[in-house]
Amino acid sequence: MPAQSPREKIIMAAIELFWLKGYNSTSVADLLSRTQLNSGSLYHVFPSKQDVLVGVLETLKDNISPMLLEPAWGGIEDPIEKIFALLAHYRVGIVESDCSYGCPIGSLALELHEPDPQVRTLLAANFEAWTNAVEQCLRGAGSRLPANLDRRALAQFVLTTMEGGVMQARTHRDVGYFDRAVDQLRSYFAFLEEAARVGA
Amino acid sequence: MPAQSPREKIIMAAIELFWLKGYNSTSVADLLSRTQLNSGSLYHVFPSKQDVLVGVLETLKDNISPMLLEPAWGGIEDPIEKIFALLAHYRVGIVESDCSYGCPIGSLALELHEPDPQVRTLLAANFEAWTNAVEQCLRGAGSRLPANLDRRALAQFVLTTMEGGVMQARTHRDVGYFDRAVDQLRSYFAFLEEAARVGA
DNA sequence: GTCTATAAAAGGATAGAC
DNA sequence: GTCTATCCTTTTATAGAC
Repeated sequence: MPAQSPREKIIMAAIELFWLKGYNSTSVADLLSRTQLNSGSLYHVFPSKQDVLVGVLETLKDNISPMLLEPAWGGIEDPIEKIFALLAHYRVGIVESDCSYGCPIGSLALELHEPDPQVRTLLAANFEAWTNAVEQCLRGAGSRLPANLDRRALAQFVLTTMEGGVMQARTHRDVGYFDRAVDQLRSYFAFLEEAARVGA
Repeated sequence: MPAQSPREKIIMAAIELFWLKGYNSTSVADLLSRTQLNSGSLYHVFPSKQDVLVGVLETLKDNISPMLLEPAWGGIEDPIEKIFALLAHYRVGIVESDCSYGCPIGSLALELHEPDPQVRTLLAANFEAWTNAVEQCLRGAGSRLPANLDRRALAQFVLTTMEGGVMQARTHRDVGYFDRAVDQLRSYFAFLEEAARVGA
């Protein structure tokens, strides 16, 4: 295993700290103390703190499969169950953090009110990558869902459910709010599958 | 009309600035310049910046009817249409801000990662007040919805949809993401209403 | 209750030696 | 590429006169 470069160390530390504390509440000093680097090393690689954020968002976007999808989907083949397994994966994160932490992208998206275009675009690209993965599952479900269903819109709605459910679970410090959101989505899927059966 | 007290001026300015810029990005100096007050006046009323936040959250919670529900519901009687009118009200805010600003409570809920218990409780109470209003609409819909439907869980799901849709619309700077989320919720409601008809 | 001035600390970023 | 020291700005909050 090769030694981690300063760049990798900083990105990994920033992914965790931005997730735990948010962007504004994570100081450069926090990143330095976590990585045991000096400010010269950080600023040699990243001209500004915002460049660290850009690196984080690029890393998350480019590694959504190994960092999120593969761990969530281990062994699961059914395309619709993969969607709910992804949601269950977020549930584990909620519970393990005592309902304190949610989706790293969603938190950043609402924390940064007037992000630079580059940052905003990367946030959107992360949502896009997530939605694309779910959309592929929905397409994989074939005739189990109505033929005229807008599968891209439904994929976005899965993300909507996840983000809205995480937000309420965090705020109430009660994973039940996330569970009930997922339950409602399950119920909607059941209607859609029933409609596909009857319509076929 | 009586002159606005310093306290009222600060709360109103803070509601707007926290919505526009967020809590951390709004400085006490911002509040002073917006209200034309001096720091002595602010700190005489609010011992700390966080106390301003508490005042804001209490004001929003205690005035949800005049500040949100009544403007959204003007003239609408149908309980289910009231729910979608509430969502349409948020849509106006999204469009008028060029997809920059969303729900003030949701933004604060995700910006503040480790809020004081008092603040977190007030955020949750705001969600609760919102959900209660929607739940009353769902109860008002009576037999148009299935008798065994968990109306509280569905009310929470309406909030889930709103918050998740707002987040994506803001991030993509495209209200279409909000619209498609609402469309999916409409579709779910259509299934529920159909199930109530058939089951009756 | 309100005014001005300022303290005290934190945070992002840079300089220049090595 | 990395080290230490430090500059500069912003920000929360306070002091003490009026």
